[in-house]
Amino acid sequence: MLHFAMFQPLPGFRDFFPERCAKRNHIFRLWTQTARSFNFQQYDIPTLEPLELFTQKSGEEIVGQLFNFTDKGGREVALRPELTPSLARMIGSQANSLKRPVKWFNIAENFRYEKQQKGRLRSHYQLNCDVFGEPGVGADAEVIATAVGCLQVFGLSGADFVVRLSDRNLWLHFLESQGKTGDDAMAVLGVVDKMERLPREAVIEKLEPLFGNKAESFLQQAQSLIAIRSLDELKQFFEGLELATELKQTVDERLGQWSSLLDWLEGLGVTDVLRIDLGIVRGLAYYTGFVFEVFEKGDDGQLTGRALCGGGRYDHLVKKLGYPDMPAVGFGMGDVTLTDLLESKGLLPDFIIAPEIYLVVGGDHERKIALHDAQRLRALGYSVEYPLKNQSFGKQFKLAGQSGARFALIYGEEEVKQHQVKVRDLQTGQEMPIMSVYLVDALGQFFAEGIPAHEPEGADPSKL
RNA sequence: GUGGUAGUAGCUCAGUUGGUUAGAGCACUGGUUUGUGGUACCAGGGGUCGCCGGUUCAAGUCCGGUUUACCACCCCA
Repeated sequence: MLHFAMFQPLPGFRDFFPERCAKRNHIFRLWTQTARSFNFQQYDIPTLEPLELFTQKSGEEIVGQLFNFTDKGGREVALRPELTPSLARMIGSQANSLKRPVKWFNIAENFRYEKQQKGRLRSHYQLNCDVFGEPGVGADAEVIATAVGCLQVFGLSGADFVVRLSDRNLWLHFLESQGKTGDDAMAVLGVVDKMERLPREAVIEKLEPLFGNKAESFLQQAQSLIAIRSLDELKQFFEGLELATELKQTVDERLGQWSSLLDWLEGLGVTDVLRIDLGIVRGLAYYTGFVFEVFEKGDDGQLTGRALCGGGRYDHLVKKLGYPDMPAVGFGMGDVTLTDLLESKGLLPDFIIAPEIYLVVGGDHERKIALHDAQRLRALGYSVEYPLKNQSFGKQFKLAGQSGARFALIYGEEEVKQHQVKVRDLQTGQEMPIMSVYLVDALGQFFAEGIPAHEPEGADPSKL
């Protein structure tokens, strides 16, 4: 039985045909360009890692979501589901010698063994930008501005997305004022993270084990905190709480950092896409301070449930993995949801994949000359194409036109005999014979200005 | 992992109450007598109708299972 024709990519994996690959590379190119404009430096990590690297950070539960296996040497290994642990390893291993701040970025494929659905595949590419070694808000601002830049570079604007900025520290301070610390506080944050998606009764149900009969009143307070959209309101909210002196001082300091962060962000010009929104806490346990997520806006201006990007501060992760203390803040942005959004907005053009020059060749003798020129032009960086078998002139012109090339170079018997090449502009139909020795110079000029209506001096064979 | 919907050519789809060798458009290949192109015309290749089983004289069509995709949960980055 022939089953070859039935081969498909594995569930959640994608083939990239040239058109799609061109779009993907366009996204990678603009991400890279933006990250470099902020002077992030590119690094890379292995695709396959020891399983333990991931279980140490996230616990054994994560194994159910990994592509993992035992290799031929008996090692337990896994395809990376994310790059943060590998990155932390790289940073940590040289923590004391890296010049700070360390600003690194990476674009890489990540894998998760999960059932796929819209916007979430088993393999996706992710841009990650991280700043290490700077505990101050300048680093948070840098990361947020980079994330925003990585969306704006595609033509997206505040009409298309919103950065929701939150702060786990402030949440923890608030929870401390409500008598919740440690594991209890983390459990509450876990509920807050899901609050948006759950009906009110379900939220109450989850809060009751923690707050008993005060669950209702806590929820009301939490909701008023989440509804806050300005720093002044935030200050008022905390002034309204009965805080112990020490805690009040901590909160005041934190609000001062908020003020400072917003100043940085204003300077960076990203406040118009920013929204203070304590409804975001990010599920991952390792986040420690400011956190943010970028959400897509629907046509009605309301947020959709689709996050384009998420990030925040994770000051203790490097140390937790056994390396020196190293403050960190970063974000990740996936290609799947971004591609969906850009296509829905018409911001991902079809890329024309074409040669620049197409050779039209007479016979075997002419082909030798033509191929020689093709190699010269390729060495100069031109993309050059020609038929790989004998074809009639008519057919070759057809192919030249279909190829999308700007110019055809015609190597007929007459031209070659006179050491000439006829250059044809495939857009205008304008043609001009050029002496072979001047071909490169002439093409350089033609690509810039087109073929002139009259022959330029020096290109006229009669003057040789 | 749990449900809902769907699967006919590379793509978009048509296919009557089950009834001869399953069609169209686009795409692809060749040609319209080898020096001027994207159009037009002619011809061609390509499908065991997702897969397996069942009902029937007869299944693309009806039934069951399975697989894949999409959507919603669960969970998470």
